[in-house]
Amino acid sequence: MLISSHAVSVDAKGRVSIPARFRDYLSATYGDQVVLLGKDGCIFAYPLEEWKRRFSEKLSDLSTSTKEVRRTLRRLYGRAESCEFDRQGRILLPAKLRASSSIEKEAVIVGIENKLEIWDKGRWGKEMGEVDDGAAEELPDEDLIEFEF
Amino acid sequence: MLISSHAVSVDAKGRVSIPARFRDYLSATYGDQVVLLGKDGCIFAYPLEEWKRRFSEKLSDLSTSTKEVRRTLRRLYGRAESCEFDRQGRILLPAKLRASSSIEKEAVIVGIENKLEIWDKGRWGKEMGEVDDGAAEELPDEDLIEFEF
DNA sequence: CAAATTATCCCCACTACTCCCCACTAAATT
DNA sequence: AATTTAGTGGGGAGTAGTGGGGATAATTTG
Repeated sequence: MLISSHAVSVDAKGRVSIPARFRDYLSATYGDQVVLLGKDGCIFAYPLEEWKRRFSEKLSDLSTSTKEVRRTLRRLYGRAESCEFDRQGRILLPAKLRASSSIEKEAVIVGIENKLEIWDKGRWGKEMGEVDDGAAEELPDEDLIEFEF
Repeated sequence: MLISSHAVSVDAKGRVSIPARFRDYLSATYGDQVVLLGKDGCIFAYPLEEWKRRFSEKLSDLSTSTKEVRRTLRRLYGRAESCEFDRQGRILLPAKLRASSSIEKEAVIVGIENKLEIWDKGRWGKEMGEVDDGAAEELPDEDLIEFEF
């Protein structure tokens, strides 16, 4: 099970080290492949098997005959990226996702049960902190809804 | 069952000895893994299985299709830390949690049914209603009537 | 199509931290 | 009093996180 948050740095090449505890658990439980998806102003990282469980399997049951379902599928898959750990246990965050989540130098990686979230450090502070300043820093990210994230 | 409180010291590396009675009970009943969570100005320490029972199992029933639920989950998991006893029966308290609970040199470990609470000694004294220094860490005599942490 | 540029990923090196081990002291037990 | 157990402290090996050089692959450009 994944739990807790770690501050990490993002190097000039856009890589982040996945904390060893998370990596060990993911490798042992699922393997080295993960699927990245921009959401909630951060990057979700699902183990490939978890992605399949949550999305592929459920969606394949649905008829693809309606426009609505086809649209949902293409929007979901179109925004996702698949990647692997490198030999140093890092993953390269695609520029698109870094931009959409405002990740530059400092990031926070959060383990939540069976997925990771990768946050810009500043945004993470706001997300965790007092709900005070009402002004939202929301992302272009209406959705797509009603799936188990 | 866990009960009573013990004064312990925090060494330069941020470690605290878990009193033998607590440790023996926890190891035998649950294993050596513990989840730490900053709350109420102290650190809660749940046996991993107890954490799962209280949180993972309940929350996994919830749909995570709403932002609100996802935010609740990440705020809970993001604040937690998982750790184990070392060979000397100690746990390392992460700097973040030490800071948020004001734990520096002297701490008090309290056994409460099936979790521990780790307090800064001064704060513990206040919590017990003995508004200051030295002499005592006395028994709790308040009636506490809150449930389901 | 070739050359130049960029992107990806390997390796190595450095630093800091975690955790093992050992040792000392105090307290409890016999 | 002697023996065991508990709590405390620190040295040091191993590992994790960071950054950068450079080889290869992919893409763009002349």
